[in-house]
Amino acid sequence: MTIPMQDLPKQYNPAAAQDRWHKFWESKGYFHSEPNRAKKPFSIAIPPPNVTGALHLGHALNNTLQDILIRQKRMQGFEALWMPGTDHAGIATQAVVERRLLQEEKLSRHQLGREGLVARIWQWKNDYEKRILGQLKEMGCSCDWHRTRFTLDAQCARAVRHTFFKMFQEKLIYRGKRLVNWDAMLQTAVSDDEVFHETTKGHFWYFNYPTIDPKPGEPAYVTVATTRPETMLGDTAVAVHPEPSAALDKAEADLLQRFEAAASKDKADLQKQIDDLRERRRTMLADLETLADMARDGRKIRLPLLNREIPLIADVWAKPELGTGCVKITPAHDPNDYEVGLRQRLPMINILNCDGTLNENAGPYQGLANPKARQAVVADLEKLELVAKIEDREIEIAHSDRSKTPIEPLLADQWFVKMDHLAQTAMDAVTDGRVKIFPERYAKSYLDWLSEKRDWPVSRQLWWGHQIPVWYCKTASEAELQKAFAGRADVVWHRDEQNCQWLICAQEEDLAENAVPGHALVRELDVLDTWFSSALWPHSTLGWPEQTPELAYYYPTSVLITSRDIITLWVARMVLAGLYNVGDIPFREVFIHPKILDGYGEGMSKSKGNGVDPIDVIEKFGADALRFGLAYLTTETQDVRMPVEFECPHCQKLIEQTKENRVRPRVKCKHCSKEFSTQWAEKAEDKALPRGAVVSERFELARNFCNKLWNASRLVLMNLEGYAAATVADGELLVDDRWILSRLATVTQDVTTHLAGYRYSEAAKVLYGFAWDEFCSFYLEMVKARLTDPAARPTAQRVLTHTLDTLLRLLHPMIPFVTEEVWHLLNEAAPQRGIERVASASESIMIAPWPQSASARQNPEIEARFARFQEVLRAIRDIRSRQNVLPKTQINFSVRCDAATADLLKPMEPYFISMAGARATEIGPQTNPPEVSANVSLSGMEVFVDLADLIDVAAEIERKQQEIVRLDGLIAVKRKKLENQSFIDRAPAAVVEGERAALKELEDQRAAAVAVVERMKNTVAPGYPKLRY
RNA sequence: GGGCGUUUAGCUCAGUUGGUUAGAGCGCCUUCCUCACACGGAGGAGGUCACAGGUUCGAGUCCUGUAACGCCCA
Repeated sequence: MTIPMQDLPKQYNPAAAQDRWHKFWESKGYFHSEPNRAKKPFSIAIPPPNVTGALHLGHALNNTLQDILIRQKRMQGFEALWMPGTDHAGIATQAVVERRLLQEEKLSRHQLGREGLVARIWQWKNDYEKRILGQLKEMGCSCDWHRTRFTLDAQCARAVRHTFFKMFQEKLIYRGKRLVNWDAMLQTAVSDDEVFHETTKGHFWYFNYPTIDPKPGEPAYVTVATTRPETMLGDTAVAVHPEPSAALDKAEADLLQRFEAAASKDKADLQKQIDDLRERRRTMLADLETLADMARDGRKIRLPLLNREIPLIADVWAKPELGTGCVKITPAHDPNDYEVGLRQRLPMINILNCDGTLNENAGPYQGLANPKARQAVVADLEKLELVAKIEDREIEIAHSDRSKTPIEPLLADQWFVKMDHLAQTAMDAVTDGRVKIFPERYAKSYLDWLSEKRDWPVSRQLWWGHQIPVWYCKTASEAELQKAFAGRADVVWHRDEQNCQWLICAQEEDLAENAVPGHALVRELDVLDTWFSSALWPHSTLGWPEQTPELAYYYPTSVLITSRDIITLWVARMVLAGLYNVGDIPFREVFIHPKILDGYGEGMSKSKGNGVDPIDVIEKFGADALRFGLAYLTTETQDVRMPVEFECPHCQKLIEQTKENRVRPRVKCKHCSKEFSTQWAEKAEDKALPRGAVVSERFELARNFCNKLWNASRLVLMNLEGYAAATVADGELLVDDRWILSRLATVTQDVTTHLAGYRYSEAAKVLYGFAWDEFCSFYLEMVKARLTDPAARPTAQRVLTHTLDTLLRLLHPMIPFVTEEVWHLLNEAAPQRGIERVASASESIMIAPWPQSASARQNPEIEARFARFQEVLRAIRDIRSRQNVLPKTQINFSVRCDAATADLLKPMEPYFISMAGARATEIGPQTNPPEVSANVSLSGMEVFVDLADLIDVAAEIERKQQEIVRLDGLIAVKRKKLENQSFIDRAPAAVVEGERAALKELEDQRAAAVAVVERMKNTVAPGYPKLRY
């Protein structure tokens, strides 16, 4: 049958196809996968997006790349499972919800209570999970949605409990005091990774601490400097360097060395530093030596305000080249001081409450919070005249990434996972090649990070997460515990000697408060770090700890596709957790893809407001364009810079997105002055405005490509009347058929190997070039004429449908919707296809087999000959264009070439007429140029276009003259190269030969050009000024 | 401070193991709304490959240094 043309719009309509085919695929159950012994498994566990917010283009890229692989592998006959899900993202999600609660309802989490807050977060989670999964579906992601998991659901929770229990039992999990980054607003410790630094204006305060009973010649005060005065309340020592003179020597030597190596512009600055250091030695060294002696003597200092006696100690942390050379030591509130405290066995005094206010250890300052505490301390010290001086200074302040408030370092009880052995197993998996990381260089950051083997702090003082399954009991005896839990393998306990209590861990179920008769059990309130459950993702989603058929079949998963910023936090931990729990790696390969950056080169993030919603792109360009565009941009080395613009919903004009306007809920169009809302609109009045989509012209290439494919398909579909499937014998194939089939075989091979090596961009480019420049620009143009010839039509139709069929299948993983749309149309017009073997097409392209490269069809000779044809065609078109010949005017041309080339070109004569409006008058060695002609010299060929009535002689002569000049330049370079004896001697013979041939070619072209000018000058325009050449 | 990466046309990017006259898309110029496609066709202009050295017969490609930018870790 023929598809009525009016049914096929000239422009592809992505929205309709997306809606239709996603439903179709789901209803057919194509996304679902079950263990199937008859097939090989291919599985991917999705990097679960955080339920914090909606997905941006970075996620779109990540998931597009996964879907491309999954769809391809499915077509290749694998039992392909893509496991979807989302991450509870503990601290991030709780922070978002808490902030929202405070802004909109003026409620703190404490007012709401633990259960209330958690319920609110579940609501949030449900909303955003729905939105996220909806976004993935709109993108066409072929996840097995029935298996969707959430890191906090019952199945994942069970995996967490089992892992924790096993680690606790084996004493890989322990409880200890550590200095943590305390977020006083969220009242939780945050990891180093969740801290960012910001430079702000602050001060450097110099305080005098009185020496106790100074002897003659000894200073009455020790001066220390700090940027955080209130911490002095927790000081437990003042340190001075044990050998100040030697330390100064070393500092000076280092500076001198740098001075020698420095560029001249930096020398002045370094010289100043050296001078300062020498001055310092002159004025301060004696005092520092005295203080070092006093420290060795065990002398003490009186801490002002609290009147506490603290020791003067000798420690290398005190740098004589910096500040006063003495440093106050606050072990409980500074990471470096903490190290000193451990080294010198100093008491560690915590002066902070969880909410950031000072506690009872701060004496009269108890209850104050910063900045009041700071002001009070400074004011009181000033009253005592102990403030030596105050300097202005830029200081780096650590902030919590979540609450954006300053971090207070704080000594707290935390749970840790011992990393030494676990980290080693994860390192081994990569070094011995069981897990391969692409691109390879990322293996280094993985190994570097793991090799530090720092214990992993896993407790978080949050309410949203997996609550740690540990109960404390202070009063029971071990015998009582044994009795209470007799016969239970799912409960273990360890003694916490430091705090005189039992730590009881339960694997399956929560323990009741009265589980030990006569004693109260108190549950640990902390939850686990989000990454603890994420680390289990590849096996917890498959049912572990149960030995499910899924786990046996799909584990280890085939590949993990993720972004480089979580190689350490997530990838490394998944490897060690998989090895620990399952005894096998979680995935065989890891592909690290680029990041999407905005126009300023910054990564996209919710907090910066520069994230682009993939739905915006889908609405404007279509899901296929989004996917193809992203794949096209995914190269190995580079991040993707994506400048974006707002599209005004009123006037459709584009407005540049700036750092300024990208975070606003509403933006005023500078063209029409009307306002529109953005993705940040939350208030009703903002949301009521029409939404201004964020778009990027970088998707136009892909949108245009989809449209091109659509129209090429229309051409095919409109010419299938009378189509009858049948095999095509080699003898029936014309040169254009053999050429396109040869190219198709090569392209099939290339796309397959590129995708196997995660070279998405290469695969996309190969397909783009083939579909556009070869299939559309040449094959379709050539086949048009044959379709009108009843004798040639059947073969043309068969090769055409076969080629389109194969091209669609190759493109399907990248652009699933348009290919499925065309596939169905093609199935109506040509349900059976194939040239070697005729077969019925599958009901969906999703389940059609991936094309096999027909390597026997690859024909370099045909491709080379075809290239000659393309050259001549281009030459004729070039002449037409530069002579401004109207499209409807037919011209005559001739070609002078050897007999072999003539044999090739002669069969193409009809194509010159249809594709260049040019009729061949003569092709061969004996061709004489027409009296008046334009010409193009090609290697071994000369093309003449007879333009007796049309030619602009002056322009042609001018053009040829320029060409001679250009050729002269190239010839000179070549000659020089070939005159170089060492080139002749040392370069490979083939290269030298190539250069000689190239020179000959250039000389021939020059001679031809000279002849043309000569002829035109003499025969056509004798009066034209004498030319120099 | 350490590590990794980037710097090629006005913009965004390719450029495999060093070897003819360095490519693509967008934008720009000329031209054509020809019956698949103006989200299109045909043609064109535009680059001393960040800078300075070095290795080599030959360097965008390899080595050293410098600068700028980005990311990760301290």
